[in-house]
Amino acid sequence: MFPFMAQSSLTRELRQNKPFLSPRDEAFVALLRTADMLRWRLSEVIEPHNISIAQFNVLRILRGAETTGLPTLEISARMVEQAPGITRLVDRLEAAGLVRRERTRTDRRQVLCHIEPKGLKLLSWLDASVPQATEVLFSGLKPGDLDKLLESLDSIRKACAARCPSLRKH
Amino acid sequence: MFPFMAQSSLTRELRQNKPFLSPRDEAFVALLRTADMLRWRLSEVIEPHNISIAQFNVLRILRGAETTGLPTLEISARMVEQAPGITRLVDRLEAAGLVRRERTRTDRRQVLCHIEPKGLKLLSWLDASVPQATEVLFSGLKPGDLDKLLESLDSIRKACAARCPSLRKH
DNA sequence: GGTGAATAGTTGACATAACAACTATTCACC
DNA sequence: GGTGAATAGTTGTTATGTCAACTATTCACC
Repeated sequence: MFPFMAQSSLTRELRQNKPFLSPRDEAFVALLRTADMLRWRLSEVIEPHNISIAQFNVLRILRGAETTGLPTLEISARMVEQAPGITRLVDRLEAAGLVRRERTRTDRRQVLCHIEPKGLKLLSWLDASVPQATEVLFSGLKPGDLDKLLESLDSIRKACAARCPSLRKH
Repeated sequence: MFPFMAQSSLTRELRQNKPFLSPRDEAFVALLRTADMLRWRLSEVIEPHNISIAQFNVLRILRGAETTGLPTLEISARMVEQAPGITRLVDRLEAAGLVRRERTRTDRRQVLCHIEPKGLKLLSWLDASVPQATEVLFSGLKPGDLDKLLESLDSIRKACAARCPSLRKH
């Protein structure tokens, strides 16, 4: 459309010789790539502690329900990123002594998962270092930019959910 | 800070009982989650054709260099999302007849990868359906919103690259 | 209160990802 | 022109993810 337009920084980053078909196409790719970089940065901080990002997410979810515990599939529903293999993910956390499981008395199909003291201790280590590593990445954005970003992402997720009946059972 | 503030839609989505620590923290999570949903939507369109998102990305990259071909690690550097196992990823594409490989004469360490007619044909199927499925997800954003979004994501990636020496060899 | 459908989670088989060690080739430079 | 470091990619091993089939329990309702 504007072949004389300056090459976008994303085009340069991915060494593309052709511009994107549309701003929407570019936004799609930019989002995937930015998230991938954030994930990379996050894993640099947490993987030295021998847990994956997904496991970190499970621990945080369980800490949020420390007193009551949560059934396995409820954890799954609360994950930031989908993790279909939730059983084995929790298996590994249990094997590492970070989590404990027990069948409920009221509904004997359910398995309540609880975070263990060892898990809480690990999280307390990460409570300081994770925000320090991640929040600084947003320091180029003014408060208004952040609001606008959150709003745009919200709108995208809404459109996505409307079109992906299979996305969550919720 | 504002405990009386309306619960954010992300907090609701993830069924969190506590608000985010900061808008930056929320933006971090929102980005990961939005990208995950986009990936989900994309895979609904391309996986029925028996290729993964990463393989789709490789095919697109190779189409962009159809006449010359590309060395394996150059593909790796151009991927939207990191894929350390590039060799075996291309192995599978080759086994499926979508890609061809040959050692270069000038530098016999390199392996040039070329897209095959079968790969081009597959992409031409997806050329219509992928944008149709993905671009509509951005229809809630006005042109100005898109520009702002791209700009914010750019700033985040820049900060990320500056702090992740290990991210790319580039 | 008995039967079929739905829910909660596990398991097995298989595919893919991740990490480290390895080969082959080229480059830098003395 | 020979030697050590760097580059390009592969391979082996081990961990993790994926999909479908399976068990146990509960719910809906006649």
